[in-house]
Amino acid sequence: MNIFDLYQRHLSAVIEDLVAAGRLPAGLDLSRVVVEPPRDAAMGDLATNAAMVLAKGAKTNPRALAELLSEALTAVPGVAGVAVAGPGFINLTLAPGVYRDVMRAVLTDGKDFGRGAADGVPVNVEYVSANPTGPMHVGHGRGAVFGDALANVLAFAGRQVTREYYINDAGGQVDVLARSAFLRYREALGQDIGEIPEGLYPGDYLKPVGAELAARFGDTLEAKPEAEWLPIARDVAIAGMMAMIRDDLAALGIHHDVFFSERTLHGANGGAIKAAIDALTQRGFVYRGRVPPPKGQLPEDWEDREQLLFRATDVGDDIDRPLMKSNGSYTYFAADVAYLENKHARGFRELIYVLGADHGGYVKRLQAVGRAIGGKEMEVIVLLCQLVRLLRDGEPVKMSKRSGDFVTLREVIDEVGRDAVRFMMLFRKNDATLDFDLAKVVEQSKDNPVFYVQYAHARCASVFRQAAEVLPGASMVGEALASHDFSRLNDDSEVEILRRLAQYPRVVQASALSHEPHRVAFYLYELASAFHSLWNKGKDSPQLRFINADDRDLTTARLGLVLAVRSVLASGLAILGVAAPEEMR
RNA sequence: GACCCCGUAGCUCAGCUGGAUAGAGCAGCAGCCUUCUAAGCUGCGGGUCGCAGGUUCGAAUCCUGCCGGGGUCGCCA
Repeated sequence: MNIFDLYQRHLSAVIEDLVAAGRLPAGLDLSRVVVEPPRDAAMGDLATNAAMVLAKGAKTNPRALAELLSEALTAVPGVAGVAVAGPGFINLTLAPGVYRDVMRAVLTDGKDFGRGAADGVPVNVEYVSANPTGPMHVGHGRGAVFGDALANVLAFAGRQVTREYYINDAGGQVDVLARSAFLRYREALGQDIGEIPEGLYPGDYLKPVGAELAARFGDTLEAKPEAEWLPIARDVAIAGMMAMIRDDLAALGIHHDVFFSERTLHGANGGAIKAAIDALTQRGFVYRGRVPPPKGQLPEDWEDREQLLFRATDVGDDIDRPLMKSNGSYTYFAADVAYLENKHARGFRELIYVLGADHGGYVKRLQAVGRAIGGKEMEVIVLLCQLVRLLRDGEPVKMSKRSGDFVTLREVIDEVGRDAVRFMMLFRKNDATLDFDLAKVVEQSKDNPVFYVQYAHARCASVFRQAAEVLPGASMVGEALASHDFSRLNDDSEVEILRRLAQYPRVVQASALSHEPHRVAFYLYELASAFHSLWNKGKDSPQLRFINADDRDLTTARLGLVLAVRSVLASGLAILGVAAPEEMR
């Protein structure tokens, strides 16, 4: 039950009635009309800009139209008061019964309160896609958590979501990986390999791969020429890296539906890439030509030559993009064209890419490919996650990548836990840089948002543990509590909580629509705050405590409120992928 | 040189796709509490929304141009 949607529909009906009665002209554009929470709760429960937006079309002024609308709105069920304010806002005060209906909806719908109707429209969310050449770092972690929470909120809103990971297992870097692994293989055979040469991956994480190669192949690879051992070392190394990455993702509670290998696009005779380029060629998007050299300092080895290009400038990009390298192999971008074509062929018309901020330059060309392949009905949405600064007590954590000895995502998860990582990654807009303080995120105090929100949930659980002792035999489940009379929940703090609960469906909806899961995190913080506030009031005013042994009726009503809060907190935390603990020990 | 992101209270950040007197948490100040619902409570002060134009009934929000901070930009992946 979304009261904002509900009253928006009521409002539309009121307007239609006025049109039918000839008091408003037909053909008004209602698309900009919104029903939202007023800026100040003292103004009422709902506010609409209808009069201001429609005044011009109705050939009147906002205040006059507001008067007309408000007169009609008084007759709408659940409306207890209507007031015109400011430049033409209409503020609605709702009858208390409406919030009781919201409570009942929360209690009976449980986990499904706020869930959008399944629309069956598929959306592909590609996130993480870290190269299989080493462990993930904290920046990958942000994209991983963001993409996962985004997928969750889209699914909650009713979308049919596919979570996808693109494995960059083709090209030169995996050959480097293979050679690095081969070195570790020789090491595992007992040879002295000395320093890891420049240009190879130095990290210890390849030692297990070397050991595996030694265990499976003994010393048989050593005598072979590189052309023979390299594919073997490569496959074993990639498999090892992906296992490690998937394990780290699992530690964050992240599981993709599809792991898509870039290598499968190359295939025999150019495979899918050739086919995709052929298709683009037929539509006139491919030609042989030259690209201008990059501005600024000209690269040393820049060669101006004719090559195979994608006419990206026809579909919104700044420059045409090369599809083939001088050595005759396809560019990374060419594989991306084929991959996007593959997604299109699987029926997706909405593609979301979650990328790191360092891929900002990639946005336009991806969207260009989308347009070239799918035309206007293809929507390519690229969301960039800005950098993460890792701190400890306010001091930057040193990260030297040179030795391969940088702070990995796994180390951070192991130190502070999955919940802290996930919540803090989501407690910021994706396009703002994020300070992640290893010390602060594990503090058990109200200054730590993770703790603050989880603690609110734990307190709810604690109330029920106590209620079971004080009121043995009392019903504690949603279905039963829902039928109770909630009219005695009228303290300011209680009403504030009811208002917050009523906003949840709207927040989730907006979060999905705007691709901003952080809105859910901030909402939960506010709901937790309202709940803690009421809890604290109970310290000074015993009559406001949830459990009053001598007033069973009031206690039951409050248990309904607490269960509703608990339910919404749990629901929101589930979207974020953060645990909702019973207690905080 | 071009492109992307950011710029809101002393600090860290929200601001619900253009609404009303711009909000929260820290820090600061002033009280209360020292526990009964463990990891305190209540209140107060604090803003030229980077700057300058523009769009309109209305701009922190949209457009243009500057300023400042960060990032990216070759056949790498």
